[in-house]
Amino acid sequence: MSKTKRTPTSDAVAILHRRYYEGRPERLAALEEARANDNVARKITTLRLQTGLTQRQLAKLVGTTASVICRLESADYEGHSLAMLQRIADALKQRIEIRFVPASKRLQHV
Amino acid sequence: MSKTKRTPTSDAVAILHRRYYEGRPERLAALEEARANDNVARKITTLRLQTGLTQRQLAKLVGTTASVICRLESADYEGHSLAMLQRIADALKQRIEIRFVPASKRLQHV
DNA sequence: CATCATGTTCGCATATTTGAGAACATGCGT
DNA sequence: ACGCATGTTCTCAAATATGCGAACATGATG
Repeated sequence: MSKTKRTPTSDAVAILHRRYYEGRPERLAALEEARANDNVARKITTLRLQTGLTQRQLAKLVGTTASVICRLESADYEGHSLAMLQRIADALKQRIEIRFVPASKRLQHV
Repeated sequence: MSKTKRTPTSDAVAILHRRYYEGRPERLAALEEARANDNVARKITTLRLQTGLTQRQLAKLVGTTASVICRLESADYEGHSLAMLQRIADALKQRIEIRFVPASKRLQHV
C-alpha cells in the first residue's frame, strides 16, 4: 500500500476510509479505544469508524437514516434484529457470526 | 474484460453456483443471509436436543410456546431478534457471541 | 460570528416479530 | 385400533423494531 501511485478503486468504502483517516492520528486513537469493548452497539460503531463512514453515510449504504444508525449504536439499545445486523454487515463488507457458548466460560463477572 | 480462460471444472454445483452468483452481489447477500438463518436455526435445534429438551419444554423455559420455538428452528425463518436469541441462550445456559468478520475471508463454496 | 458536518433525541406511521391457541401429521408403544 | 408425545402450520392480537423527518447540541472551519 505504499506505492506512490494509488491503486485506482471504485470501492466507495475504501475511498471514504482513506479520506477520513489519512494523516489524522487522533482518529485512529479514538478507534483503538473503542476496540476494547465488545457489545453489539460498540462493534457497529467501531466497524463504522474503521471503515471511515459517518452515521449518515452508513445509513445510506444500509438503506435507512442516520437516526436509525444512531439508535443502533446507542449502548443501551437492546432491540437489535438479525436482519438489521446483516444489512449493516453487508454494507461494511462483513459477515455475521453467531455462536452459542457455554455460559460458564470464566469470562463472566464472578 | 472477462477472463478468456476459466478454470476447468466438472463440478456441476460449482458451475451453477458461479452462473447464478457471479457479479450479482444481491444474490450473494441473500445467500449469506439464508446461510446465517439456517445456522442459527440449526444451532438452536442442536442445542435443544443436546440438552434433551422438547420444543414445548424449551418453550416453557424461555417463556413462550412451542409454535414459536418451531418457527425459530425453521431454516427459512429470517426474523430472529437478538432479544429472543438471548432468551434462548439463557434457557440453555449459554451466552451469545456476535462477531463481524471480513466477508472476503474465503467463503467456502457450498 | 456564520456555516457546515456530525451526532443525538423526539414523535409518529409503518413493518415485522412475538404470544397464543387450535388444528393437523407422524411416529411409537400398548 | 387407541392414546400420547412431538413437531408442524395456521391465524389473530399484541409487542417491538424500523423508516423518516424535524429539531437540537457540539465542534471544526472559514
